Amino acid sequence: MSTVLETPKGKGEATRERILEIAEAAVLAKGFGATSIEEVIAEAGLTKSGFFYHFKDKNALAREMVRRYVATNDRLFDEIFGRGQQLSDDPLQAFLISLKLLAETMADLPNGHPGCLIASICYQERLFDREIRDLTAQSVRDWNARFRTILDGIAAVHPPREPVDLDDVADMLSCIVDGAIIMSKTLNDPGRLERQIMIFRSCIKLMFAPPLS
Amino acid sequence: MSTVLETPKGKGEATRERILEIAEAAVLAKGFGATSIEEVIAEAGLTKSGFFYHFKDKNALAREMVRRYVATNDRLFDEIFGRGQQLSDDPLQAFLISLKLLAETMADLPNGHPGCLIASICYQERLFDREIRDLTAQSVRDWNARFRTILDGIAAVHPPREPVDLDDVADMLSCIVDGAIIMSKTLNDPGRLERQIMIFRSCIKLMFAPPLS
DNA sequence: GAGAAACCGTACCATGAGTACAGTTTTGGA
DNA sequence: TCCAAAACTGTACTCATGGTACGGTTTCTC
Repeated sequence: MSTVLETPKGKGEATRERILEIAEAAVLAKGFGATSIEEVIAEAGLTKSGFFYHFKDKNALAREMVRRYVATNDRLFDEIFGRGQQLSDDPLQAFLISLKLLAETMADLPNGHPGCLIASICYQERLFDREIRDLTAQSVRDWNARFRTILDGIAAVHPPREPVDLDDVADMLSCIVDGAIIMSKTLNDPGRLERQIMIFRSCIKLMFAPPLS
Repeated sequence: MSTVLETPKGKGEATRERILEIAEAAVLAKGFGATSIEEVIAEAGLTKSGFFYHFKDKNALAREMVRRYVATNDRLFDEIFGRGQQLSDDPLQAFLISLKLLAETMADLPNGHPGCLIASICYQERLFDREIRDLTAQSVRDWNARFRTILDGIAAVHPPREPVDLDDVADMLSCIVDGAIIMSKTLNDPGRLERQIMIFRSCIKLMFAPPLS
């Protein structure tokens, strides 16, 4: 936090990070329940004892995975929506720019989006304790609130053409992204995520942009 | 097929159906990997031998679950979008009516939408064989094509205000629904699914309906 | 009443989560 | 340089679950 680079951590921290990264990839491909600790430690190159030195149990692993995922996503959103605000003073234009940036970022992922951890957990809710479910719920609420704030700024300048609930429009972005990730993965067509974000962008234009001519 | 009622099946068929129903609920709550055959047979009231008499292995169970899920969904869509066409000759109005019906149907589910089996499988792809993944992919393609056909009919009468790719708009519905199901479940707020379908409906209106006045 | 369909019972194997605990290496700081 | 804490390794269990094998029993249907 105090330096631009990551604060230097001990060797253990690096191992933890490696475990979390491997585990996340496995969970997104097979689900938490079907991800064995054995395969994670095999890929990470350490023993079962080593794993349990870092994580009390599988649930502790899940908790840290979610924290990591949420933090990474928060940083990405900070960057993308901050950049949009830098590039235009008009809140609508800024948002449209950010959405384009988001679409490009998703399109640039080498093998397509690996998946949304929150969605993965949602479809295995019974496997997790209350703390983890609260964590996922709160992160979704935070993201929705972030988008809602942006929309408030837009609506103040550009009154919507049709009466729409801004909370619902804010929710819509997360829904589109999560749904498009699923469609991309199911159809094995990574491009669909980018296109869905762009079509959402068109909807925003239709809602707030003044009609041409 | 030949009669209005389900063709009468043997007793075994009823058991199969019961197993599939219980298994589907369990899979949507905990994921396929974490759903044990033991708990399914316990709830169904039969033994492990009985289970394996009906299904070769867990993958065969998954295959039949998907078939069942897709068939049920197809029937629902047939009904809802057929009903819309009955109620208006204008393709746009018919679609808007159908979307309203869809939203109401989702709102009427007693404990909220139980979850999308295709999404659940998508987040555990490695657990399933090619046949199952092909099945889920094909069903998504079919649904998208269905919506695309409807949109073609609309665009022929009501040219879109803004250039939009109709394939993307068609995809959008599935994405919204899948994403909204996840949000509903994660936030434990079933109402969000209905509202997202209605906001999608607003977007359709904005795209195709002529501006008022 | 015979044969097929729809099961039950039992025994068994392999895998993976998780526990326990003692021992070993590595690392950073006084 | 040495010492203590951190970061592991190794072994040896328990328990639950998926899955196999196979023979026996009930129940339905023609």
